[in-house]
Amino acid sequence: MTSMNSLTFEELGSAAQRDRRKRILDATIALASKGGFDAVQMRAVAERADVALGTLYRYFPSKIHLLVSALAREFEQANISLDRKPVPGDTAADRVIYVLSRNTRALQRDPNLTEALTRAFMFADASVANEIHAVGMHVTRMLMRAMHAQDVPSSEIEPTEEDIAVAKVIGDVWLASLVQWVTGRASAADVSKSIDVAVRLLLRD
Amino acid sequence: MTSMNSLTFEELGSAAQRDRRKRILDATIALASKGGFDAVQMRAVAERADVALGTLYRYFPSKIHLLVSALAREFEQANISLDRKPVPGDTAADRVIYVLSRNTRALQRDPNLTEALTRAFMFADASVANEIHAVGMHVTRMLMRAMHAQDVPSSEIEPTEEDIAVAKVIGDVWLASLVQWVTGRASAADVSKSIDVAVRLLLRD
DNA sequence: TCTGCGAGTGAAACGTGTTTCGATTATGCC
DNA sequence: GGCATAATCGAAACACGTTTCACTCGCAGA
Repeated sequence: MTSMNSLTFEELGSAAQRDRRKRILDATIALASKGGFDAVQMRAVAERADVALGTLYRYFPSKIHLLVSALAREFEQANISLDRKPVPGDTAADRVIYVLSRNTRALQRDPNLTEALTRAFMFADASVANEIHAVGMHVTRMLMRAMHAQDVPSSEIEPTEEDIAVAKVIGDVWLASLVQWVTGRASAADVSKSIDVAVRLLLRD
Repeated sequence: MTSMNSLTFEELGSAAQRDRRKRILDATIALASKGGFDAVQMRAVAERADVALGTLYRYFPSKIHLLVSALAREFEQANISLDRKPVPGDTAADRVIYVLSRNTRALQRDPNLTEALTRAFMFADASVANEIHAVGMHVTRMLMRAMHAQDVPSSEIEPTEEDIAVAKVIGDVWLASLVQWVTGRASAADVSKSIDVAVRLLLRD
């Protein structure tokens, strides 16, 4: 529709285009992982992805769109890997904490990447609504999966209003503590603790 | 100490310098109020404050430092105005909600300004730690004041570990919902509701 | 096969945050 | 008052996100 949205994998016609998109996101992740937000320079991404600068901007209309799209892809992959086996834990709270802890540890293993993606997400304005929404969907889906019994196929879950509200708040708390961890205002332990507190308050059975 | 911190009001020697600092922050607020984050352009701030660009950078080492310092001053003023009379409300939760609602309404009255200050706060990295800490102190102090009985002079409040933790979480939730409001992902009503839920969960008597 | 067109290219240009530096002015000290 | 030092000024330069544009290329349809 408008030229203001990132091109998604689905709406890309040819295999060559999908490959370009993949190369761009790969380059983004690689540069972010090496030097954080500042190291993701549009010229560098274009060069590394072997694509002209103008093309990069055709696929992703800004650096923020690019990074938030990269974040969405990361969460998508995390979801896929999570789908492979049931989430361990006896209660919804246990399972949610398991899933969030697992993801938090993964993020903390690559601080530069996490810094880049988190700051982009926080800095995004209304023009990035679609990409942000995609990220939110992945997080919500992940939490839904954890909140429900392990044996329900994820395609059959139909979350209640309440479920979604709770997932939203938990996602907010998770993100807020990640932001603080990224900026050195909170330790890894603080992040775990925030999540623990929030989940137990919101998901008491 | 390092050249990487904003010059605070206190460490400025002469009246002329304090006046320059004030002019700079005034110009920042005015421009932000008119056009949001993007309208706060360093050259424009310098010109409006009648100060050279280099001087502006001597007082505030980056646009983010500048905006977060402006945010700190706003909260400081809110605190002062709040100190003038006791906070109404019978329970801690009521008083906290009163204070936050009052501030939220004030912020929502000037969306551009709020957008500028909020986004700067969220985008800030570790180098802005001092300024961010100042903001946190003001918010914490405001909440402390509300959580304790109305007649205790604020200078005599000595908050417990627990109090501080709770205030921190409430502050996080408040900020997170403001961010979403600023980016159009949540309505004013959503903001009120988030605060309401968080406060009642965390401050049940 | 030819042709027209949209995608991609390469390079330059622009805007704004940030840095730099020599000249000028203010300030504190004798 | 005269001087040393620091603060401020003015203006240019630099860095990186973003835009623009003339050009090329590959391919779908005639």
